[in-house]
Amino acid sequence: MLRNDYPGQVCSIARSLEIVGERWSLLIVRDVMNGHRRFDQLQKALGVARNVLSARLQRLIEEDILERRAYQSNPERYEYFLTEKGLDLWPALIALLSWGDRYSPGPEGPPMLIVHKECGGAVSDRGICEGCGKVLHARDARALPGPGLAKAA
Amino acid sequence: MLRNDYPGQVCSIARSLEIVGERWSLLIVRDVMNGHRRFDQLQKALGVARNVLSARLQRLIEEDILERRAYQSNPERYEYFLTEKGLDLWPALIALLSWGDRYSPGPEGPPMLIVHKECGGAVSDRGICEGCGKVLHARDARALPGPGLAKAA
DNA sequence: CCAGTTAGTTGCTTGACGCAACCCAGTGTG
DNA sequence: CACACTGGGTTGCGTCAAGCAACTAACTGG
Repeated sequence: MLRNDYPGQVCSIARSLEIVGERWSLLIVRDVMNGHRRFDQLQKALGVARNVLSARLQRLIEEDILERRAYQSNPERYEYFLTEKGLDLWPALIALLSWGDRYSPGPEGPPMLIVHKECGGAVSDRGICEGCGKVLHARDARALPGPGLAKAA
Repeated sequence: MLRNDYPGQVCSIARSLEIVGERWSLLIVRDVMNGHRRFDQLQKALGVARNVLSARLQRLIEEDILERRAYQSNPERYEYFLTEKGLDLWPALIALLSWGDRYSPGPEGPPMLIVHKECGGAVSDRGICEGCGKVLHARDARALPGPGLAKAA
């Protein structure tokens, strides 16, 4: 995948990509947003190599995008949560998701639907509720399986 | 960077990343959006290896994100332009740029400012004009050098 | 006591990327 | 005319990251 630096680039897009542009990073963030919190859960959901997952989680923690909390001791086991900084990646994920839905739709339609928790309205590519018009944030929205997920049923 | 497939992922985010998640791809799109149109221009601006740039441009053309137009013949020379599909990546770029500005600001502030062409208002992380409130698209906005670019002067 | 779960780490192999050199067609310079 | 330069690549080589499988370690359940 990606090396994580773009030397000579003075640009916030490049800086963002240095952090979350590595292969798997954004998908890990997406899955943690959708409630996957544990190592094996993420590994199975993503199909990523375990060493790579381990490296990415460490990097995301270093970058203050994820944090690790023990949910038991002896042996210590951890869960991964998004920080505010991590949650703020939501608009970028929504933009990529909308773009993918628009230009690479599966035959059955989009695999995931994002809806506003409060009013159930669909969420636009800008992360705005098409029902009530509010500008949403990560915690205001929920992902539901869409029609494109039928074959996995 | 990234291999360009995420096997087993049924998700529009993953599908988008298969296309534009490769190292350099989004930065190429960004630069073409900012008016870099020719091979050498892109190569110098990005500092990417020429063979990699060549491969990325081909891939982006295959994916109908860029198109190549001859601007002279004998010898044939080409310029690269964004298609509608490519221009529609703008919200994703803006989201990443805003996130980068918020969390990895340079000491001098953001290196690039995005403004609404029509009214000069700043553009929010959702690609909305903070001056007039309109939901913007790629062609409605312009990038200006920001305070963080001072040292390059 | 053995199998299973969770959360990794280690080692090996493959393949993508970075770098430098080369190629080719035309253009400009002395 | 010779030579260098420009634009747009391609080729070859070395390195580093990713994929895969095996191993470790601490505990749990039967």
